Order: sequence, then structure tokens, then C-alpha cells
Amino acid sequence: MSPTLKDVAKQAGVSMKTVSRVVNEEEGVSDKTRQRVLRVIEELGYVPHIQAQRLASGRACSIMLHYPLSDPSLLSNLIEMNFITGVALGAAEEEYYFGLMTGPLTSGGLRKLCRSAQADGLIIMQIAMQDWRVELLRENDYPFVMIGRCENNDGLSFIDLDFENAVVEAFAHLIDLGHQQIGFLTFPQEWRVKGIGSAVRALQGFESAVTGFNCAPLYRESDLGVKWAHSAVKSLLEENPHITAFVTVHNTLAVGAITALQDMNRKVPEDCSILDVAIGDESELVIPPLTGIEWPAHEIGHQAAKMLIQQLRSANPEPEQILVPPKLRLRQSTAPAPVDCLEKPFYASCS
Amino acid sequence: MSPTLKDVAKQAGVSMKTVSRVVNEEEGVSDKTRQRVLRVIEELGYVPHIQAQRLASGRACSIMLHYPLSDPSLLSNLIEMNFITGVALGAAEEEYYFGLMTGPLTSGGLRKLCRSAQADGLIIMQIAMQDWRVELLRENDYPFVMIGRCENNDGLSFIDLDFENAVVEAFAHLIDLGHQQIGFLTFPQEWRVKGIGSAVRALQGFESAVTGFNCAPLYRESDLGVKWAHSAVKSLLEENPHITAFVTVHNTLAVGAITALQDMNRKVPEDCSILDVAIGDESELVIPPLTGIEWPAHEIGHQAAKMLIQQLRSANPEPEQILVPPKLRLRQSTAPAPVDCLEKPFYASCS
DNA sequence: TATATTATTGACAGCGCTGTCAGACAGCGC
DNA sequence: GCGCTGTCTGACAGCGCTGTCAATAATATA
Repeated sequence: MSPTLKDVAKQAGVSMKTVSRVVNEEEGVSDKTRQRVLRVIEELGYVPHIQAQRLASGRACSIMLHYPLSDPSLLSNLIEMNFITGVALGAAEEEYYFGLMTGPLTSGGLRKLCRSAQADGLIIMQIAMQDWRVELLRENDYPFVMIGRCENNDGLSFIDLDFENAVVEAFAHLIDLGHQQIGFLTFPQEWRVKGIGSAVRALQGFESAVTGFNCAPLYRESDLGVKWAHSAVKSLLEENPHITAFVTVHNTLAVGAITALQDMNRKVPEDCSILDVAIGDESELVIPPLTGIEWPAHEIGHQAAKMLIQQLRSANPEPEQILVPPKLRLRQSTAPAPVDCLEKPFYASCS
Repeated sequence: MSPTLKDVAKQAGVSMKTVSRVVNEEEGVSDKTRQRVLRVIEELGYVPHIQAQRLASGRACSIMLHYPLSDPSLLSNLIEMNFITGVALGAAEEEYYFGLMTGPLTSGGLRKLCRSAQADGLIIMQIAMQDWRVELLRENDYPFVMIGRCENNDGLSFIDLDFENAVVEAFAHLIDLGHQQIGFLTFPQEWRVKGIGSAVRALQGFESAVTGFNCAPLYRESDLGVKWAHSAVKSLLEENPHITAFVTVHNTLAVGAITALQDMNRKVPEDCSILDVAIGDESELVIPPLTGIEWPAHEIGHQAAKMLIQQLRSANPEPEQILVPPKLRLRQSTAPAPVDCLEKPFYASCS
């Protein structure tokens, strides 16, 4: 089998501890000895056995991401996948291993994870306003970082997009372009009922916008998926044919809106604008490329990993809380409101 | 700290080994003892320490996926991400932990991974015809499965898409629709030079198609990304305005083709068809939805995980080799060749 | 030169678990 | 009662490494 620390020690004529010191770049080894040991390590091709290091030292040098996907093969999840690569990169940069769990998690499962020392910290996603995972991890003193945030975040570390303001900004941009009748297409009702932060806050943002800009409250909650969005938009348009713009919170919803508008012979963006909140580069793939509020998923994942590892390394870590401000990225799915609409009185039909 | 096996043993008045037997569901423990031990485990909330189990037993119950991404934030990678969730799911189903590395890997790094016992098996992707990783893993007797395949696959386990036949089928479908001048848009030259299987085999498939169907060899190798594909298609169309269909091997290439055609006022699919090879559900996002040869990434990832774990569990495993046959999925980006083209003699200009 | 101080090293006991192997004990036929 | 199974259980020695602490060697100080 592979050579062990013992083999190296014997070969180099030193104690195991000395080899251990050299391997871990600890202080207090003379240069001569260090060189000799390094030479033997090289010769034998010695590589430390991580499991054993872990057991002996207590550190696992590994973080884990829990990303509950309702249906892992679903397109709608694909979009957020940049989070994963972001975390993977962040972990790798700090020489941490990266583990991923995409299944649902029971409280027993989570407790097991904490205790099993599989990873020394956890990043959790899809945070609910009241999240049992947070309670449990807190009780067990297990280090973790949230992508998203709860209602009460005292003492917790998180990084999250300011979804509420993102929706407000989306409306502001469309209002600036002269739109008055703006439809809002948001996350499934189920998410909101479960208290998933993004769904709750998106709707709150919508309410602020409706009040602040004095708009009609035209909205639908839709399952993520082109066809669901398609029918939601259709019904919304049938009820309110004077809508000249949509704000969507997911790119599948945006695409569904585009296809529905096509069906009704309305062109994007000439007849109707689409502004998508919280999307990444994949909006380039859509034709026309989507104007949107950007959600830098890769960077957020990366940052979350950094935060967690820093927390692991520091003796008494301070909670770090980052709220990513919305950032509008103009592409080609928005345009000024059609002229014939602007001239008519507010709330009048455009048809 | 958390209770250990020892604590349980003491509390239950049995030896550590007996508790270990109960925990691992081994034979030969009387029902009475088992019940008593289980009760104590429950009481104390005992959870085995995975690191220690690993060290003692040699099994890590963890597999790792190496998925080298040139630029992890790049859109082009996002598409294949379903592989990752597929593997994650497969691992979870078998109660294996799942680790992910997305960075580049040196031979030292790989050797370290083998030796460190971080995972007991590896799935590798982006396989080159001659792949150094394969050599190294083989030498070290480290269990692995490829998603993709080498030139010589004796004794190796893999699951791969039959890219060569996929391209041939793509051409066959377009020929059936009456197209004669078909452009081919494939992976970057760099990939082919590196010997990446998909790039090499795609071009081989193209050559077979050109020979078999007696087509003109109209093709470009393009970097993955809408704008690169855009300019590649533009130049190809300028040279050969009579092209009425494109076969692309990536959805960014397909979208680039669509945008280029839009620029030149040619409609998809009426004036020009697009057929994309090796894409997943995300082609639904494109407008028009892309007809394509499907690559069931999630299932392939899932299957790869199953294969690897089975290999780990069996005493002397047989190599398993799966070549996923191409499967055409009709959507809306292909149509019969325009009539005015069909009537003209072969190779004549359509413009 | 004797002593104090520092730099360098090694012995040893675990980390929490599993594998091996031997021991205890009940049941059976003679 | 004896030996013989077979079932159940526990003692013990690691897995490969690190933390602790004491021991030694090297240097500085008096």
C-alpha cells in the first residue's frame, strides 16, 4: 500500500512527529532535518491520509452545501446552478473539499450531518423566513452560512439578494419608460406559503411598487416552467389587455411570457416589455436577450464559501451579513411604452 | 461533546463491539441486546463519527466528481450542470456523500486525491482520447467511471453519448426534410486539438455525414458563446448563402446561429432550420424551441454514480460500458427546406 | 566553566471506530 | 457427565495521524 508517515519517519531516521511537523509546515524544525524529510517524502511519494488527519485533529477541511431541489432534473433549477460552481470554486481556493447535497433533509439527517463530522461547516439555501434548519444548527453550534435570510437574522451570517428592492427597481425602470399597466409574474404560491424568503419578499416588493407608483395590482403566482408561465400570462392578459410590460422573477417565467405574447401577436419589446429579476448570463440565450435585474449567482456562491471558511478559521467569528443590491442590466426586452397607450387616460384599455 | 460509541456501550452495559454491530446492522446480536442498545442510542442521540468509521474500515462512503470547467462562471458550462445534480442524486440514493471539484487537476493533485482516501471512487468528465487521468487512476488501482470515453477503453467503465452517430442522425433528418446545403457548427478547434472526445467525434460524425449524404463540407469550429457562434455563422453564410439548415453541437451555438440569421433577415425555421445536438430541456427556453438530439445529462450523471458505487461494492467488478444512442426530439426550429431551393440544381445558389 | 535559555526533537497516548479472534454459554446426542 | 456444535459477546490491537509534554542539543549568559 501507499507509504505512511511512519515509513517516511523510519526512512528519514526521525520521529513521526517531526515528519508531521514538516508536512504541516509547523515551526521548529531545523532546515537540515526539513530538507531530509522532504527528500524522503518526495522519494516515497508520500501523501497524508486525510481521514486520519481529520480524526486526529478534528478538522475536516471540507464544507458542504445543502441545496434542496424539488426536482433535480427540472429546468428551473438549472438556472441557479451557478451557485454551486461558485461555492465549489471558493472551497477549492481555500483547499477545502466541497460536498453537495441536493435532496431534502430531515431534522434527523441534519443532526447526523453535524455530528458525523463529515464537513466542518454548511451552506444552506432556499431559506424560509422561519427555518428549522437554522434553529437546529444554532443549537448544535454548527458553523453555517445562509444564501438567503430569515426573518430574524441576529447573530447569523448570510448573503442574499435584496429581492424586495429589486422588484421595486424593476417597476421604477418600466415606469420611467412610460409603462402604466405592468403585470407581475412571481414565484409559486406554495413557496410563499412555505415562507421561502425570495417568494415572500418579491411579493412585498411588488406591494411597495404598487403603492409607491400608484399602479394597478396585476399579478399572478406561477409554477416555474415555461408552460405554466404561458398560461398565467395569457389569463392575465385576457383580463387586462392594456398591460404593456411584465416583471418576472425567473427566466422560465420570462420565456413563458414571451411565448404567450407571441401567441397573441404582441411583439417583445415593441408591443410589450419584459423585465426579468434575478437572472444570470443565461438571459443571453433568450431571444430577445432579457433586460433584467442581475443576480450574480456565481459570485454569491463564491462569497458564501469564503465567509464560511473564514468563520471556521477564526476563533470567535463575527456574523457577516451581506445584502446584494439590485443592479439593472439593460438588454433588448424592454422599450418605451407604445405611444397609443401613453396618450390614453390611465387605466383605459389599449386594445 | 457528542456521545461516542463508548458512551453508548457503557450505558447499555455491553462492549463497544456489540454497539458497533448494532449500528452497522451486522448479524449475530440477540434481539434483547439489540433492543437495549438501540434504546440507549436513541436516548443519547448517538450518531457515528464518520471520519472514524472511515479510518477504521477503509471505506469512505463518498464519491467525487471531477468536472473541469475552464471558466466556472461561463454560460456554456451551465448547460451541462445537470450532470452534477444527476451524480449528486445517485450518490445520495446509495447513502454516499458526494464531492465536487471543478478546478483543473494536476497529476500531483490527482495522486493526492487517490491516496488521501477523501473519496473511494471518482467520476471524471471531459475525457480526452488519450487521457492522462485514466492512466494515473489505472496505475493506482483507483476505482473510477468516465462520463465520456477514450480511444482505447479496454477494461474501463464509461457512459457516453454516441456523438458521432448523433451528428449523422442530425444530418439525416435534415436531408429527409429536403435540405441539401447544411452548415455544421461545432466545438472550438482547441478542444479537438486537445483530443476532447466530443469534439473529435462530432467532427468525425460530420465527415461521415458529408460522405454518406454527399453534402458539401460547410463547417466552422467556434468557441462556445452566442457572439462567437454569431460571427461564425455570419461568415459561413456569407461564403455560402444557399445554406438552408444548420447543425449545431451546443445550445449557445444554436442561439448564435439564430441571432445571425435574424440579422440577415432569415427566419427560423421557415428560411433556415436549426438542429442542435446534445442539449437538454433548456432548449425549451430558446425561441423557437429547438429541435435536437437529446442528451439526458441528469440521467447520465445518475447512471454514472450508480455504476461507480456498484463497482465499489462488488468484489471483482466487471467494466460496464454504456453508449447512449442519439434520440431526436422534434420541436420547432426545423422545417422542410424552402421550395425555391429544392427546385434548383444541387449546389446552386439560392439567393 | 557552570548555568540559563532557547531551539529542536521524540515518546506516547489518544481521536472513534472496526476487524480479528478467542471466550462464554446454551443446547444437543451419547 | 462428556464432547460437540452453534450462537452470542467482549478484549484488544490497530487504522494513520496529531497534541502534549518531556527530553535533548545548541546556544547564550554570567
